Amino acid sequence: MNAPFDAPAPAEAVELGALTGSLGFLLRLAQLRVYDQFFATFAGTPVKPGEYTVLWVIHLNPGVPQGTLARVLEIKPAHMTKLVQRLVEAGLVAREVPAADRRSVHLTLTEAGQAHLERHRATFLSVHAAERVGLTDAENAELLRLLGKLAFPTEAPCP
Amino acid sequence: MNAPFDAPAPAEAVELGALTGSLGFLLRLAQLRVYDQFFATFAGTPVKPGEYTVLWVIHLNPGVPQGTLARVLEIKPAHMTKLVQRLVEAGLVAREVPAADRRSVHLTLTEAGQAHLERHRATFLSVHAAERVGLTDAENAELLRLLGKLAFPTEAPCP
DNA sequence: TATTGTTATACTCTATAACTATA
DNA sequence: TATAGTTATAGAGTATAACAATA
Repeated sequence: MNAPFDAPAPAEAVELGALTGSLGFLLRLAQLRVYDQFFATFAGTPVKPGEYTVLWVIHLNPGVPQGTLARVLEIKPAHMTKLVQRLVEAGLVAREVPAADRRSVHLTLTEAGQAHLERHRATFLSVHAAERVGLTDAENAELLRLLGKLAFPTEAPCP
Repeated sequence: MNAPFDAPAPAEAVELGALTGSLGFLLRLAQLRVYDQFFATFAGTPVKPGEYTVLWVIHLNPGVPQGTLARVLEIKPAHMTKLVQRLVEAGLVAREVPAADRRSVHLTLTEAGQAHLERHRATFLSVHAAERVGLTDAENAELLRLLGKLAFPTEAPCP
């Protein structure tokens, strides 16, 4: 429609058309913004979202098999191997091969891992509040509910 | 591989705690699911979300400067350079250096680019319908509205 | 044979800095 | 000096395939 040839860009008014109604496009932009919030909040610390999430879930499920962790968090096994290796090298996670099934690896937090989790827990939870800037409590709750329906399609605990 | 969504083994009950209320976590899972939908829909075609989005916006804004495109779509300039190079090599996009500012690059679709966009337009729009499986029309509209508030934050800070 | 995890390779996206050529 | 774009490098995340050890 409006094709500026030689005219200087007015104010970067770019037509996006149906893109503004694209769930994938909006999810990407929203996630970029939320990630910016996360990294800004944890600036100066070694905390990264994927790693901290893994520590969080291991804490809540001590001894969880690595493969189960990968499936639940939808992290590919090959990636999970390297992620866990980093956490083990950092002294935060301990691996244990159970006698019952020596193929598997069960994960627990070390004391340093527990301390790391506790040290950043309040900040981690505060990010959830910062992320939703501009949304009312009701809007935030509804957004989480709708995203939950997309993220966990088989679970339907809302009668 | 064949099923649109893989049913998680019901025996793997893993406690996620506050993670289920984490906007970043839910955004990531929702985006993974939407991307799976996209790639399943475009299986067998060369269409990729980032590239098709760029073609889409160039079509709506012929002659758009590459840097403007990068800022609007929140794609880093270094990445945009390589993305556009691929599209130029594929014969879908033409670059033009305007005499008015020979530093900049203005982008337009070639005829092949137009044809490519048209050929996949219906499928691209159909993904938007498929993405929201499980949501009612009202829920989908509300989700898009709330994500839009996150994705396009108004410049009105609330002190 | 199937499963669990590992290694290896490759590709996308991101982050950063240094560089050019313009302005 | 500042801007637009490029090149280069590094890293994270993802997708595959092949593999070893175990079941």
